Amino acid sequence: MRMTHAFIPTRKEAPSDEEVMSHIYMQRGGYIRWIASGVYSFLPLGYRVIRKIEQIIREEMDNAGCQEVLLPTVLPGSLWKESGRWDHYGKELLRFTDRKGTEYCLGPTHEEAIVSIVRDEIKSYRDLPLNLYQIQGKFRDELRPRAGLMRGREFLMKDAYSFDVSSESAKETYEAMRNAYQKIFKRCGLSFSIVLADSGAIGGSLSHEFHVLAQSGEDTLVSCSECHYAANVETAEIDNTESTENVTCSPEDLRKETVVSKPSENSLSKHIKTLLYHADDELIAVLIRGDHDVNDVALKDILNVASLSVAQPSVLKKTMELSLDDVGPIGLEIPMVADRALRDAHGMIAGANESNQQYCGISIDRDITTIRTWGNIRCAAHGDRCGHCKQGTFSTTRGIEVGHTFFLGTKYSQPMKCQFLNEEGKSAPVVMGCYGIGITRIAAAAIEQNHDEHGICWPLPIAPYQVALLSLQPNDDEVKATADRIYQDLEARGIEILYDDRKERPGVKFKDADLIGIPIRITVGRRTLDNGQVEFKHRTDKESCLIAQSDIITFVERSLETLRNNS
RNA sequence: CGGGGUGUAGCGCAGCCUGGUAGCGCACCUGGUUUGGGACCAGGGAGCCGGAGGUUCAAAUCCUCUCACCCCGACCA
Repeated sequence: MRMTHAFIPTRKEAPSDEEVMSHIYMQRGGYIRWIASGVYSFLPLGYRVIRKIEQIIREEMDNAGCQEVLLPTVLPGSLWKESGRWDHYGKELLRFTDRKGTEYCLGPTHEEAIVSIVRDEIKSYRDLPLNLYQIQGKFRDELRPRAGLMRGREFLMKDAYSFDVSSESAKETYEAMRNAYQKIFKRCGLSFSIVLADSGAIGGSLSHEFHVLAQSGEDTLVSCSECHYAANVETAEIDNTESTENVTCSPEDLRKETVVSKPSENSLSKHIKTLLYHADDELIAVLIRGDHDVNDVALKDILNVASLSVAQPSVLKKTMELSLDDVGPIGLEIPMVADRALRDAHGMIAGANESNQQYCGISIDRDITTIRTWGNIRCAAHGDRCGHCKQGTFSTTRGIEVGHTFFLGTKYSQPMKCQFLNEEGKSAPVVMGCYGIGITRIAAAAIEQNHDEHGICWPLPIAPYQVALLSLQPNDDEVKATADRIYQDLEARGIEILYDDRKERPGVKFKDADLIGIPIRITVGRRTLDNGQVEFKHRTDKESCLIAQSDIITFVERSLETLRNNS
């Protein structure tokens, strides 16, 4: 593609309030344009990246025995009422009515839609297994879309749904899909990690997340130093059966003090955080060590409640005339749940339920006698003992969730009556799995993982073009002729090439090439052409090297080969 | 939904406090000089100052209401 014919509107500047690098570079590089909150258009460059990712996914899905379908974006409310999710999915489900008053929604996921088709067509165990996938736009009306494509409201997703006769064969399917997913992310050139996960709103009993590793990721993952156990902090099992750290310090007298300063990072572990939650309309207090975070999933399980939400500060002020900072467990007359890490702790500090006062020297057993429940209700953290092997310790990394697999069992097939006749002629619900990949999020995550201060550094397999060719003096006949010839020769070999033949100054072309981030750059300029040479540079190299112009085609082909083999 | 912030030319921003001709940089058009890391000179086009109401002789600027977006948190996967 010649830049003079291409629609690649690059920008020098990015809005000052946007901070995520993938978002900034995709906008500046002419990949995407914002159109509404959490909704983006893909320009030619961006759409090329999307299609590269889609192609890899299609090949691996087809290899794994899946067949591609395309379901509608607009789904009838009746279908969602049947599964029960019309009432339970929440406000992320964008609902509307047509002119006749019939209810519809924009599909945030497609279990209902696929089941409604499959249940009518599957009659016998001979029709199974079946595995269908689609690549389609999804809409989730997020409260706060953010970070560009990382958490948009509309996004492209590959979703697959598998149907098996038994749990055993469904597990095999699940494993095959997990394998296919590994191949996909590997082929995209991404550094990723697979972790055990919570199955959340989709449901089911077994679930894995696939994370692109990047510091800017929203999720925290732990991995064990000894046993290869890896999980999202929300799911990770912590071994604190024989926690001794709290017993080592000796009891002190309980005393009340005026708060002089906010606790420092280091002293957080001596504080007791008291958090107030609404649990099925009952107000409860959750006690947790200052350096720990509450794991809502675990808390919900232990309390055995349907709904759980943090109490708003405004509610607190009205009912108890306290600010959040002053709340503490001593003298608090509501039910309390405490995290195991606080067991037997001495010398702790907590709010005194009075403005600017705190208790020091708290011994949990002696001073707080009203705890209703103890449990593991915190997220795993760096340094925790692994609950899986009970030997190693956890270290944490940040990740961006780009894929999620769920073993669903009969969660949808049962209520939606998706059944088949087995070999004994008896009716049985199919056993399902579902598998998602955020395609647009992969594009963003790839940039989060691969960029520098000048722009994007695409992994070869998903780069919009493989080679950028810069003609520095397009008005110079020899330069132009040489660049034109290289362009034609590379295109003839099926190499995707973006040819900057614009009448711009060299600096502009270098800056744009770095920003756009194509893996290989060839520069044709007067300066080196006198020696019959052109320049070659990988996007991630610091310096370019000189290649005889007669050798450049084979040199590029060999370099592409090397890049392919390394990924 | 709580906290903070922003809406002024295609993009990035100043002006608002203290009301009185709507400005700067980039981009764009014309002409000229340049030509290896976002050139320079001269000229030019481009704006219901987010919207509605109010105060005033006069509002981008002050007041009220409203809409939208961004960031942090909560929520969500």
